[in-house]
Amino acid sequence: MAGANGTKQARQEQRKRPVTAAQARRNEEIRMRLLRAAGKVIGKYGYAGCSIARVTSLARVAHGTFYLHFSSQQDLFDSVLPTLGASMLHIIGQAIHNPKDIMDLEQRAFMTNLNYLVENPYMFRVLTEAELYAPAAFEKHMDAMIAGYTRSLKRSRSLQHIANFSDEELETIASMLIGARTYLVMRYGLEKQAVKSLPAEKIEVYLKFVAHGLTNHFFKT
Amino acid sequence: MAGANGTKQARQEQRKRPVTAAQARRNEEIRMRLLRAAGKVIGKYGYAGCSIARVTSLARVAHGTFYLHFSSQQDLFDSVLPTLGASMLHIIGQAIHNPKDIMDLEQRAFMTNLNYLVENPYMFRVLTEAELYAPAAFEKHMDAMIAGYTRSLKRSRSLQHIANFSDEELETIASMLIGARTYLVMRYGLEKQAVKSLPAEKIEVYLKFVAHGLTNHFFKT
Amino acid sequence: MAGANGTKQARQEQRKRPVTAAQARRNEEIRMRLLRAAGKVIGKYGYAGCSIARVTSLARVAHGTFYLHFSSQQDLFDSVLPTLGASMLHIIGQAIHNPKDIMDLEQRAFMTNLNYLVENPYMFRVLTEAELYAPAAFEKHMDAMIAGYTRSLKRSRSLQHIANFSDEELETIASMLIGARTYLVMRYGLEKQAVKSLPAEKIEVYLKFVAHGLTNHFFKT
Amino acid sequence: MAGANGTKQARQEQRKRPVTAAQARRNEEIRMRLLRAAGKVIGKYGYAGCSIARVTSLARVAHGTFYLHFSSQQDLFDSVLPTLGASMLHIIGQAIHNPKDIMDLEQRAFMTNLNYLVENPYMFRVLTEAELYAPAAFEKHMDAMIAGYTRSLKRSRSLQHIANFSDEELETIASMLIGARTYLVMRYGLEKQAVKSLPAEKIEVYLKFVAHGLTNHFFKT
DNA sequence: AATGAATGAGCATTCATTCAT
DNA sequence: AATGAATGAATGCTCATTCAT
Repeated sequence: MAGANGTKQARQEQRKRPVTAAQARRNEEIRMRLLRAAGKVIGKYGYAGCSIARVTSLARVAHGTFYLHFSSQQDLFDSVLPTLGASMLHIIGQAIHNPKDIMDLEQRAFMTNLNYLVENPYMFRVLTEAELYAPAAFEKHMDAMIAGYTRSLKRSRSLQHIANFSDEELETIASMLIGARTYLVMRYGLEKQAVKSLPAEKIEVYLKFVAHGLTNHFFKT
Repeated sequence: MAGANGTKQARQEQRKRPVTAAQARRNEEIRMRLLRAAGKVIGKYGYAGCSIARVTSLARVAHGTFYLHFSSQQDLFDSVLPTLGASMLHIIGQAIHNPKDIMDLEQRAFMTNLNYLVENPYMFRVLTEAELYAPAAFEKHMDAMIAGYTRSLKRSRSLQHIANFSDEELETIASMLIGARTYLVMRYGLEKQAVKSLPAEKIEVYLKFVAHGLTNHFFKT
Repeated sequence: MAGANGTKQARQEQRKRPVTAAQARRNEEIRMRLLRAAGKVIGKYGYAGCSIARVTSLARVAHGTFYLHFSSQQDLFDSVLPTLGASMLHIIGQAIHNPKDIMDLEQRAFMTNLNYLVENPYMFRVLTEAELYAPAAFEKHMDAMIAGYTRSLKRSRSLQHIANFSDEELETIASMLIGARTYLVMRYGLEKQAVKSLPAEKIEVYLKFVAHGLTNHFFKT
Repeated sequence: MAGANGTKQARQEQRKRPVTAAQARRNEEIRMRLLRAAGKVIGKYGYAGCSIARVTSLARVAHGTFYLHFSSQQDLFDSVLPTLGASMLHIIGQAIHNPKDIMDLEQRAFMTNLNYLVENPYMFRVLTEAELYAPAAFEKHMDAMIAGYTRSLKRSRSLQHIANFSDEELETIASMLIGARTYLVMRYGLEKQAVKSLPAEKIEVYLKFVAHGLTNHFFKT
């Protein structure tokens, strides 16, 4: 750190109250421009290559302007995933209303998620690297994602679509399934760090496995 | 300094073979000290924070010594996972000889893997971040891991322990299961970036799910 | 740091135009301060000893500031001679207008050149080492110098002041004379790498030789 | 400097007296191998790129062995030119015995020098850069060269081949002519830092100019 | 004597952050 | 509020020199 004076806090406080509504709107717009630019830069160069200079250049604002909207690079990193991730969760949430049964739910959730990642190719990297560069945001995002997933599973359970698992067990399963899907994408769906969709047969295997597991005793009936 | 013409390589080119066995041993020892130090540093600060200065300082050698054993930082990054990962794979491979059945295999593999990560707490981060900082090594490691896993699954299939999946499907499932386990560890087994083991009930849920999947039709029989 | 992907250029790319004239002036001033400092450092330590740290320290700017004005050390090296050399050529060009005859021209050109080198004692080294450290700039400078010299010689030839040499021969002679003068300075005019002027009798010998050459057949008339 | 103990001198002394004649011969041979290797390296990379590693590698001795034969890199630099330059001077000296007249002398000296540089392509760079990297050796070499040249000129003068110049004037002229020739080579005879000979017409112009100078009064007779 | 491993000071370059305008 | 110039700590890498074997 360069200057040792404690004026940083003071400055941040100052800008909390824009004087007019127009100013507030402009503030919000620039902040979003910076966040979206950061998303793109992370998608291309990773968090490690997400320098302030690159972000401000892409967002078409001056280098110094950045610090009027974020207190530090870390502050930006901590803000990117919540902002960009919320819309992803929202879209997935919409897509899984009123499923026919559990497998219909699984398929729609997976496909929607996948499509979103294909259409927002930086998102996968923003998400996976966040574990490292914005751990708090990552955990929060995972919490939200798992919570939503768990809710869906509970609903399916109440409709008798799935076997008896306790609430806590369902949460555990949600984590596993998110991990399984992430690794499928990572292994079969990436091209140059960007998601390129996934071969249909991988999705079928996923669904088949999720439905029945590995063991074959049910074949014996 | 710049020098009028390229000055690189002169030293690397001529790296001579050590004359005595003692020297060769010492060479190897320092190389391993550097690799282990790098593992620890990555575990604590990530690849991005794995500066040569940190590694050499931890390994108790001079900064310049590093370049007698690695040609560059990337060379180190590319070497860490193969070196440290090979022993992990070896240990897991040993642990899964002659399983009673598929669930026995799964449990032993998972537990052994988990124990290894607990005992080498930096390994998890070395592995997950490698995707980004040492992609070739990561892919090779994943290939090896998935190949081994797939072999085990095939053996189980031939013993009638698991449902009929094609060879390629088994590979896909191996990827999924590794992902599922990784995310379980990430969510329930980490403390301050280091693996701290995993509650027993998580493992049970994992096994239960792997055995039967989600749907409950088999309960109806 | 290494970063997963190339991180260069981000800053250089976006170097914006200064907004006010005052800023532009300050920019230019610092650039010149750096160039002049570089000239002095090269004069004292040679290009090989012309580290960015030395230059910025002498120019009283921060180390990092250097890269706001030059893209690299080589960029600086390539800029020093053109900047400092242009003024030298300009001054010599001025000094040789309307000479009485060829020997008057020679004398004035030599003396002016010499005085410039005395007053800018680092210039000699900047020039001679450029052949090695900034070859393109050196060649361009030599081209300009030889071209100007050749022009003067042609003018003298058209005024019947000198013997019949072809255009190409005059260019060759220009090269020779620049070499002869450089070596005179190097041998009789240097003190601690800086030009300290030249004893008058050396200049007389130079002129006498240039006028008549070595052979004495003209004494026989 | 690293260690502050004053043992360097002691060590150097020690090796001054090899015990047997065979040892002395071997010492001398390795020293020459190092010097010749240094010449080649300088020819290719310049003094600045002449690292100890490169020299010892080319000379096929261990890195540390270097310091048994030279006290430092500077010591090597100071030794290269005297060693390699002496043979050049010797050969030129041989070539100019009993010239017909001054122009015959000039031509033979120039051609011999040129041929030597073509056949030992590293020599030119060793020589020109020495001014910078081994100033004492450079000055000594120039002294020797100029002295020899001056002696020749005096002999020509005594044979009435050249105009009346004083001894000191002849030395000055020797300097000039060496400079003129060097610049001719530099401009018209280099390819990739190595001397490739010189077009014949350049040599003719040189000789014509050396004979008569620039002015044309002798045409008027 | 000969070897080559070890040392650490030095270098060019990058970039988060601050600050004058 | 907005700008972009300025700062300086940190990084990867090189290499002359020393030293244990």
